[in-house]
Amino acid sequence: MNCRILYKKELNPSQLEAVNFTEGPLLVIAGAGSGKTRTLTYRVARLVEEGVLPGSILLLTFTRKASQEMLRRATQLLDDRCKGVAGGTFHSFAYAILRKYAHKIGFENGFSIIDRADSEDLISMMRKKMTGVSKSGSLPRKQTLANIFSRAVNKDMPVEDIVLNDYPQFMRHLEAIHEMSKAYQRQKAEHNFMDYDDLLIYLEMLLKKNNDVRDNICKTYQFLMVDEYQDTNKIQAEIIYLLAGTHENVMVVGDDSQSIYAFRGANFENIMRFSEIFPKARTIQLEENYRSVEPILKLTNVIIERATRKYSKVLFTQKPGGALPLLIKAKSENSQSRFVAEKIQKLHDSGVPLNQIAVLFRASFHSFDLEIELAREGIPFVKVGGFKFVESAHIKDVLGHLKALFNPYDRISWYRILLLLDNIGPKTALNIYETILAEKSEYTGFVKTKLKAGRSRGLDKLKHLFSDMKSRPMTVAQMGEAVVKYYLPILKKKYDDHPKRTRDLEHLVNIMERYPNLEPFLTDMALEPPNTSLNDTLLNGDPADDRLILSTVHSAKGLEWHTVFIIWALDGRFPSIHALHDETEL
DNA sequence: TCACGGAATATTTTT
DNA sequence: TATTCCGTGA
Repeated sequence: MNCRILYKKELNPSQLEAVNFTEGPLLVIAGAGSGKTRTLTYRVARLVEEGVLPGSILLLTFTRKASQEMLRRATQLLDDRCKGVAGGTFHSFAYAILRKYAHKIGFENGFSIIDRADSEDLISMMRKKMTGVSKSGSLPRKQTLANIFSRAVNKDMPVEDIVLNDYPQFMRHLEAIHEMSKAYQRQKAEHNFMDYDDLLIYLEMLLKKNNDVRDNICKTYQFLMVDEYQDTNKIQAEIIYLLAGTHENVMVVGDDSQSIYAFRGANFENIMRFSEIFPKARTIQLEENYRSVEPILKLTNVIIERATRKYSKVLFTQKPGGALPLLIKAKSENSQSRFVAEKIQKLHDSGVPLNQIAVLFRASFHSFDLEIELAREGIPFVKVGGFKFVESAHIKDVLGHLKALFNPYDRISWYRILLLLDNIGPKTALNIYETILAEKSEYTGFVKTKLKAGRSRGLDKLKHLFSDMKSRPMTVAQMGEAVVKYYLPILKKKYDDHPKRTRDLEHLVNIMERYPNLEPFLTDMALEPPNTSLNDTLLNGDPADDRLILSTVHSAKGLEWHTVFIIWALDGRFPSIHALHDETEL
């Protein structure tokens, strides 16, 4: 075949082997920095170049960014045909399929996705109903409850076991927790809500129960590729197995040494057992590292060598020299912060851009003291891994209005936006919602609700907003503007830092310009929210934005910098106190 | 029933 | 840092 791309020249032998292996099951063990993305990209290009229909290639990743980036590079490599490749996250793929077929598994009226915050709010409502139970100490917080429920799903274990193993301090509430879990499931079913986990659960169910659907999908997607396979959970592995169907053209790429999401159900057994599930599988290892200098690789090899279960691999590099990693002992948290700040200042003075330096830590709050120190020294930084734009309260508030507008029976959103009003607390909010639900006349049910005299000023304004938005056709952005205009006084009262938050809201309205109507906008906000900060900054490579990177180690995976600091390298911090007592955790 | 303020709490993160 | 929770007083 006459290839436009010079695969032999641009890939090393192992990469080339993976790229050329286009039929049948393939497991690629890709060590850190070994050109995993490159391999996947070239393989996509290769398949397309061979004449495979782009639409029959399905590339599943964990973040939407990863898949976009790969398809973008493949397109650059070959041509626009690569744009036709089906790619996305497990969740967005599940959504696409379920939108088409959910009616086959009991969602006759469609469904809407609730994000983590929504699901926590819903759980919180269940929690409030349980207050009678809490005589012996308080129940877990809503966030903890959401964690427990989600973990149970992702690990495919009963809620009881999760509490027993991971949250023994809540054992005395076991019954209440179990009850709340069931209530939460019921609420979701009643409202046709799916949370993130449900997307996967129901996709699996659909594929299992409907052979015709499954056959159809398998016929459509003849070539599967899965990135970061070590971070898949049981459900995802099952989905892959079902999708691989009879053709078994499935390539999974991952690194057992980089499995860091066990806490949310990722099961590195998936990658260890791939060859059992697909006996014909070929295994290829990528061991040449293009990222790090030798002393660093030597250190990591020693660490990896000690793992009891692993694919044996030895990373090597052709980059000679390089300094040894340094271990610095600090007397106190603040002396650590001062040392790091000072070093960074020196590095910067010697010409290293700030955005080529990173400080990594195990948990977000570990950097609090350093942040203060950096601010004092006037070193600009971005922090990655904290809260995201779309999760912040003010954004959720605005979205809540739009959601209630889109779905008048959305209990979570009504509750949220009603609580924003003066003189309306949980009780009144629920009463109003019940009225709306009972009326069954969409938002007119809301307009009819009444409160005691003198208490309804806020409510009247909200009614006015809704009538206004319903009375005339509006673009998504116009609706956004209307809501923001209504919401600004509330924002100012609620937050001291409202100028910053107001800017966020403007940003949100800008995003809305891109959408023709509410539904895709709301779905995207749940499924593919805009990621601010780090990755954007790096990809755009905006040189004006020269800021130090602070990041959790988790958010740093796959990235690289000129110099990296790891703070709090101390038993109890890193590794975390929660891991110290448990060999597997460690 | 609601608002308010102070205390407690928090792994890690994606969807 | 940023929420969430809980007790108190109105």
